[in-house]
Amino acid sequence: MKKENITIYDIAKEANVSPATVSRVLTGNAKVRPQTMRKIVDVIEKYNFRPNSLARSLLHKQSKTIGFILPDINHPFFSTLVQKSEAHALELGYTSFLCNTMNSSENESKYLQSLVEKQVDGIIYLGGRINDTDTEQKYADEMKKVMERIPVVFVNGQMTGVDAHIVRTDEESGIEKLVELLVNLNHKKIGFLGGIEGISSTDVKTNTFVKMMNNKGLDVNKDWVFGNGFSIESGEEVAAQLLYLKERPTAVICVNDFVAIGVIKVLTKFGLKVPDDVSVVGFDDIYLAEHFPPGITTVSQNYDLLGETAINVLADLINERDAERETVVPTSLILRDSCKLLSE
Amino acid sequence: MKKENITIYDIAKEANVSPATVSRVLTGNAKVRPQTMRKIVDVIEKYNFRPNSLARSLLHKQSKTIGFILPDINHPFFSTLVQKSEAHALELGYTSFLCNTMNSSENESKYLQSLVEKQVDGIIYLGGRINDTDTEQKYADEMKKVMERIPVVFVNGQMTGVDAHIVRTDEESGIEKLVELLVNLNHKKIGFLGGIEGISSTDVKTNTFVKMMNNKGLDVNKDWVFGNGFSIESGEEVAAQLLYLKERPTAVICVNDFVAIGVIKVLTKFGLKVPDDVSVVGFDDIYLAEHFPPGITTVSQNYDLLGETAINVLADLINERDAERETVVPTSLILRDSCKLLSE
DNA sequence: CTGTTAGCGCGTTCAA
DNA sequence: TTGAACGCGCTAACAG
Repeated sequence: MKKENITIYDIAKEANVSPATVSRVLTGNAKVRPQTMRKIVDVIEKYNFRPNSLARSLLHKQSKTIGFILPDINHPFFSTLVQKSEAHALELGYTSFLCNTMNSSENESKYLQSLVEKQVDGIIYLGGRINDTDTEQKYADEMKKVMERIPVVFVNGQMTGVDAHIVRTDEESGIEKLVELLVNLNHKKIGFLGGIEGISSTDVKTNTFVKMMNNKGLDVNKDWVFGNGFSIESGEEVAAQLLYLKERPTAVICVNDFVAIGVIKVLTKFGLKVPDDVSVVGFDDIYLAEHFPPGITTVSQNYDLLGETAINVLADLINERDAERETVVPTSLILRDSCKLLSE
Repeated sequence: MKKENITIYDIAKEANVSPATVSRVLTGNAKVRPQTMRKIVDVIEKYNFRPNSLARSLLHKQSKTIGFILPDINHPFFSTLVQKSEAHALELGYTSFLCNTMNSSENESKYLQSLVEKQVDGIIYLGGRINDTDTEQKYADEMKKVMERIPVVFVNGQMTGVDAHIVRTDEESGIEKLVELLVNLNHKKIGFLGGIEGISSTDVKTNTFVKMMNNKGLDVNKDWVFGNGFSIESGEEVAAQLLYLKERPTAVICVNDFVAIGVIKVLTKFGLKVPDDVSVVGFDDIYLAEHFPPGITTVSQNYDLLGETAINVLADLINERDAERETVVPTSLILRDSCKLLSE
């Protein structure tokens, strides 16, 4: 199994110089006579030599790698966010470890430990435990231990009792915009569908929804506020339940676009037209929202800014610069064709 | 910037043993007296010590990391494949670098070099240059240089003049199944839409399509075989062009599900019903295919098997075991509601 | 401008 | 069963 690696010593010998000089041309940190340089460069190219960054990292105590922890790369929200973030990380010289936990706490711990051992310079936490409204003590403890050594940025999440740097979407104002929109379209009977109680984004959105409805002087019908997940399938289920009700809302806000898609699918299937019979809006603006008929009105997550900011904050922490404790990224309303003016 | 890391020396000192003994309990490679062991374990836990895997890797000449090179994690085909592969890699003890090239050759070279320097044990190439039907010489050379040091597995791709291990979907038989299906449904006027000439999967599919049509004694109308990409938008464009034609096909096979979605969107928009007026089938079976109305009949890529096999082959190469030069993963036809019997 | 040397943290000899 | 010492590949510090 032992591969005979080429090292700077091999290069040095062949070029009749010392290893240090080879190192100098590699890093460019010190002056080398052009003639010597050329000789060395030639040998390097001859052997197609590449410096071992493991050795370098060991010395410098920094690996120029970061880790992304997230539940599922196969979800468009995460894949988009990872794509944007990773691209920016690359610009700053960082290579990214992908840690797909598949919602398993076990995997999450395993990965966390692996990232520590692999000496990543920082961790971007996109989802998992940080999405629980209430954090289990043992997870908080584990997190704190990691954070003693490695800078961590939470994106759209938090942990009770853990004082981490946070970059988050302004979900409150996003929901406010949606309620505002529907109210302006004359809707009074509005529901909120999808999500899971105890997951912070659901709780934040639900609370904001209720608050906004009250502000507008509208009643919240408890029968119209429920959910059991974030997937298309869960959207289908809640919509099916909605159909059983005697009185139905004229408009529903969904916790995310996936749920909205599921809702639209089922409503359509049972002969209710969107937006003619029911208005439906989503959240996230995944690329699908544009394409799924009739085109879903939603709130954009501002993936570029969110990802870039997260990486910038992390880089600041890594380099011991000051960084905002919490950065809130604004959202924008994306108008499409899934809701319409209620006229009667 | 220098973090004072805890090392086995610190642990050794505190436990009154030698570093070597600490190392032994860490690896479990040698017997340690239970009493000594306990003392050491206590100290390790007290300081929450984790061994530095960089140092370990340097010594062992293997990093237990692999790299994934792909064009865009935000495409469901890749995100699904990465998700499955990465999960299996984790089971085998490998952590994954994500290298999202965004179709930039520059990034591709940059990443390739970075992976070499980072001493990854292997590389899974999911897309990029390996998708060109004809390989540019300089890319082939670059690839060969990498492969002298690091095992590489190509998934659904190849490089002219590069003798790599390949794991690929049986695209030929997938297309055959689709043609077969449509012919059985009485369709004779069948088109093939989407893709880009020179990209191998497009070429393979187109060729197979033509061959199958000939086998069935059907003419291929050149006006119905074209494409300009793999995205939903490109599907919209080709469908728009289709509408201009005097004579239109009664069924179209799309290079992938995204294109199929775009095609369905535009046809629907212009009043043609799918499948009543036109039958449309896709390829890949991305999760969306099931949900996009009317539900797209397609060919499943067998993501689990594809990902798992790729990782297994790579692991075999890493451990210098024998591995199949080329593994072909079968597909399966997924029947949904986007095509129907042509009756007249 | 260039060479020598030490040490990053670990695991593996070889002795004891 | 345990310890001492070396080396993985590299760069920084110090000489020259």
